[in-house]
Amino acid sequence: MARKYWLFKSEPEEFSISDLKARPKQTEPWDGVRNYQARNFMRDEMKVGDLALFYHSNCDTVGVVGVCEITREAYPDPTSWEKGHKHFDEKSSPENPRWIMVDVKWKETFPRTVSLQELKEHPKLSEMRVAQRGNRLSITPVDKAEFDQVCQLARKS
DNA sequence: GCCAACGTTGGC
DNA sequence: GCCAACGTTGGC
Repeated sequence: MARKYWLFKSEPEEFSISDLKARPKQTEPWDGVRNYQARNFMRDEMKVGDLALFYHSNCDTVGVVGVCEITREAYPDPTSWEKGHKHFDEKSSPENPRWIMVDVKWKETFPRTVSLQELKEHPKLSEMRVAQRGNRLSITPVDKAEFDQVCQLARKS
């Protein structure tokens, strides 16, 4: 089965690609996803070895900043039943977890950010979900061609 | 800080 | 099952 490609959004003030790189083993559980579409992508389609663009939202320079890899497939997100946690959901429990997460490992931080504006203006990238008006999904599938194109743009000086 | 777009909730 | 109200996301 061919590897799949994704885009993961994160607010850098919450969790940035530098934070991921600084983690033990440069790996972190991607917790806090509370959207069914995003959850289902993780649960049904994400496999170890898949690659993802790391996207910074809600910040000065919005755009793709690097690449990470899925290193563990979907398993329950314990923050969902942790009372008082920012992402607590009373309908989730250890016996019946409603929300899940995957582990991601840092792969690369680009020498520059490929900005959202650049994605929107690029003929091969403007169809990406993240470039669509009003898009709010924090995890979206990306075509291999799009993934490769973003990496190429980011690495050229 | 504004506000458009979206997802969820809940009354009916 | 509809849909208005509400809360959140996220670019600007």
